[in-house]
Amino acid sequence: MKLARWVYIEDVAEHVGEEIEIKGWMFNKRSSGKIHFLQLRDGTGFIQAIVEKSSVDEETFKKADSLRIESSVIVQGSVREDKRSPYGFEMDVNNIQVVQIPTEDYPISKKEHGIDFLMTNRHLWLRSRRQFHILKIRNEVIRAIREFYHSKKFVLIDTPILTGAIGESAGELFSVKYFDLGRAYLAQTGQLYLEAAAMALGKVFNLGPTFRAEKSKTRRHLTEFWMNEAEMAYYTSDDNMTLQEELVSYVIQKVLERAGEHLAALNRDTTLLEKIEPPFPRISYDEAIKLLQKKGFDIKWGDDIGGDEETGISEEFEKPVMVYNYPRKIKAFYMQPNPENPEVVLCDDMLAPEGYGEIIGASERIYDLDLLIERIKEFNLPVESYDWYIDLRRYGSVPHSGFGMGVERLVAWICKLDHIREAIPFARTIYRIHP
RNA sequence: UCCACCAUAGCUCAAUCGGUAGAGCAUCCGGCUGUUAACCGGAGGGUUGUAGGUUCGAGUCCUACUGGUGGAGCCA
Repeated sequence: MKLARWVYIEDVAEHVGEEIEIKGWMFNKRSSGKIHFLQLRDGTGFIQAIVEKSSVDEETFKKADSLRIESSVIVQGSVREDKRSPYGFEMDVNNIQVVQIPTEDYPISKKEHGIDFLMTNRHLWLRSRRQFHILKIRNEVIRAIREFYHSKKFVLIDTPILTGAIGESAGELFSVKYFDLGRAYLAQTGQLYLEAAAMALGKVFNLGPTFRAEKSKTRRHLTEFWMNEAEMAYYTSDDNMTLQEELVSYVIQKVLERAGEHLAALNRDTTLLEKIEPPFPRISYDEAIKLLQKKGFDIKWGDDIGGDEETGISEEFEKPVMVYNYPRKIKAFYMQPNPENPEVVLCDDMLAPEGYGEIIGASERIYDLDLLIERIKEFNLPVESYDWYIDLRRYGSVPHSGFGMGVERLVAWICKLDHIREAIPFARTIYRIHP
């Protein structure tokens, strides 16, 4: 093959009329005897390449004819604008280099598949158009999260994945053998470590995988998911909520700006997303209970707010809503009591609109040494395994707040997915760890 | 852990009251120079998840098991 410049599909608009080369895969082919329409992708986009019998040599036309779905190919040709193409551009092929032609049928067909089959073939399903767009959006979501913190002068603290002590409560943990030290556990939160780091660096955040061995089987749960946590010294619960709404607004705006074409490809109606900017509505737990009772839910003060109730609250608002100050009995041990009513703690859950439920869990943390120890005992947790965490309250303890945001839940909402397993490249669910 | 549902061709599904297994896509062969999940004609493709039971007869009814899906609880 003669020399031609390698161009990625996303850049073809800058090379109209030029002789270029695309290196990629053929995901579909339509053929009419004397003309082949090769549907190509290269990881950056999609384009149709035309092979006309009258304008290529016989060997090239034969090669095009022999290509099967998911053949890998390098094609040379000239690019032109064409309104008949859904992508706006087409390539007129004059040369084809076959890299590989599969000898077996490609498992993912053009027709519909069941979720079991698709998850079993996740390594191939990733190549599909819809998954391409979702993963591009996830990429922009994570990029925006990092940008947001850096713009606010937060410091990235990578919290450990292998931990000795248990995390926040007696939740189910994955355990692994750890040399002569017994069992280690996969982190279900980095919060305690971020609290330590916040006393050193003021405002800190992490972004990484988190593990929960809970046998949850719902569209909102994974056993391994990505969480972004932040912890800020001297922040009150109100400061905390303000930061959360700024973060979520920033991410949404950046995704609209940089991944609008991918949202469009998913047929995502973005009119509600475009309205996401601070401030978000905030209602107290007390108000939430009254609202739910008025809407006919069988719920009383002191009950936790479940999935249906979350939807009941969030459908009253167009933006995410923050429900704050829950009864202390249904929340974690480390949450700071409300000085005006000690039966309630200073915390908030952010509920995404459109039925997506909780995306952030947040609270102000207890900073008084004696109160923290009292609460650990009250929750029947082993005081000795919280030794270093308690130590933080011995030396220059200050009020501080933080939160955790579920990346897949955020992506699922932004993309309007039915299930968060599509929001992560390789989902881990209770009955699935392969591929 | 609990509740519900599903399992038939490579894939997605159909099969009336229990009566001898069917379609689309995919594959192979042929046709077609503007197809958009291309289309048209032809062909091959089945131990109906596994084990047992009821029945003259089971894809269909019963039991157990296996795998999966959705939900509850818990959470992000």
